[in-house]
Amino acid sequence: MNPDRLTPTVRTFVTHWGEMGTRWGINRTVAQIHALLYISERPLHADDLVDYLGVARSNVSMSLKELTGWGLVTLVHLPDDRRDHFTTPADVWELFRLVIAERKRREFDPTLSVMAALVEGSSSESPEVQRRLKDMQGIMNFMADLMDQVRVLPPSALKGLVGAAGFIRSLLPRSGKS
Amino acid sequence: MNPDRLTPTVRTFVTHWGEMGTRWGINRTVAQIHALLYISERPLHADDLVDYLGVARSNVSMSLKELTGWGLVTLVHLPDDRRDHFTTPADVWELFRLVIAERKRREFDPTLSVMAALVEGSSSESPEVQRRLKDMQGIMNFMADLMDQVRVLPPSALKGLVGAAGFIRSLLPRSGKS
DNA sequence: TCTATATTTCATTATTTACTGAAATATCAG
DNA sequence: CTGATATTTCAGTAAATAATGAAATATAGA
Repeated sequence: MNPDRLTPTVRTFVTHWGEMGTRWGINRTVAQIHALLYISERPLHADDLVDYLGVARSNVSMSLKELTGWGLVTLVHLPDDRRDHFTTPADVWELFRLVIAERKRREFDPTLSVMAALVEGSSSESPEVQRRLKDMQGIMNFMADLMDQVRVLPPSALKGLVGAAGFIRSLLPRSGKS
Repeated sequence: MNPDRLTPTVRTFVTHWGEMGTRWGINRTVAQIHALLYISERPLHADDLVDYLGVARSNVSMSLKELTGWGLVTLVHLPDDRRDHFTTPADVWELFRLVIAERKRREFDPTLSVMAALVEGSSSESPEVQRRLKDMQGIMNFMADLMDQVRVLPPSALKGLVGAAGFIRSLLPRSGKS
């Protein structure tokens, strides 16, 4: 990363985001580019990113493609500039929604079909093994449903969740003192 | 993997779990071992796992250590057998709780302190950049709170969430028609 | 204690994933 | 159409991660 063109705060933010990304199975450069686009007040073009991050132009190109595939980054054009510029929503809840929707699609949907097929074809397994497969299927369905609900809620609704300490309890069907 | 000693159903389950693990940044062998322990009705020892999965003994040793570190796997001893045996909870909600708690500790807690420091030291940034940093901090705090709430709820309470379609909406402070 | 069995550690090797640089392709202005 | 600029593709290379195997350590019973 070219340290001269970023303030220490932004540099730390971008670097840390890259580290977090790798822990979540997201490529460091991809995560750093997203962090930069998020913190930048104007759209950036590929060479900006090359300059800030010190990675190859081709790497930036592929990473932007990846982010676009996630629906997180959009290509925009600025007046009097041929180059492609890129932005990401400045609303963190919109980003949250997009990430959840895409992870659901990529990571849970495939598992859902595998688990359904396994449960379907497990009649010759012991009752206990059948139960465990069904339980695992159940929790996967639960997660997928949850993610779908996040996906369709407008960001404004999601924002309402913040600060509602202990709100999970309030969701339980019957969570009174009884 | 030694295919002869596992039923097709179990083999598919374990294989798929390994694939999913890699997408989540979890080592394939680690994920497969956990899947096997989950589906097995009795504790297994390291050589069982070597045999089922066809990986090196040392790999199994390290993977079990990793799983133990997550609190997902416990060492047990069986009568008249010197070897260490290993189990994992058969309750998927307990597993869920453990995974959430550990991911929070490893992935969110560090981010929380970084974000706090960034927001703290961002006074020379533009108001908009300061807002974005705060928003990002806010969503990270939200996630961390959520995970903490999951951590302290008993599995029985978590189970109550299943099937409550649209339950997220019910959690919103004011989600009526108004 | 000694021996056999069980387990862990860690340097080396293999595999996977990320990145680069050069060439190919695309696009705009004149 | 032509030349200049912008972008993408992809084969090769580098870096990171995972797995092995041999040696070291631990442990239980004789």
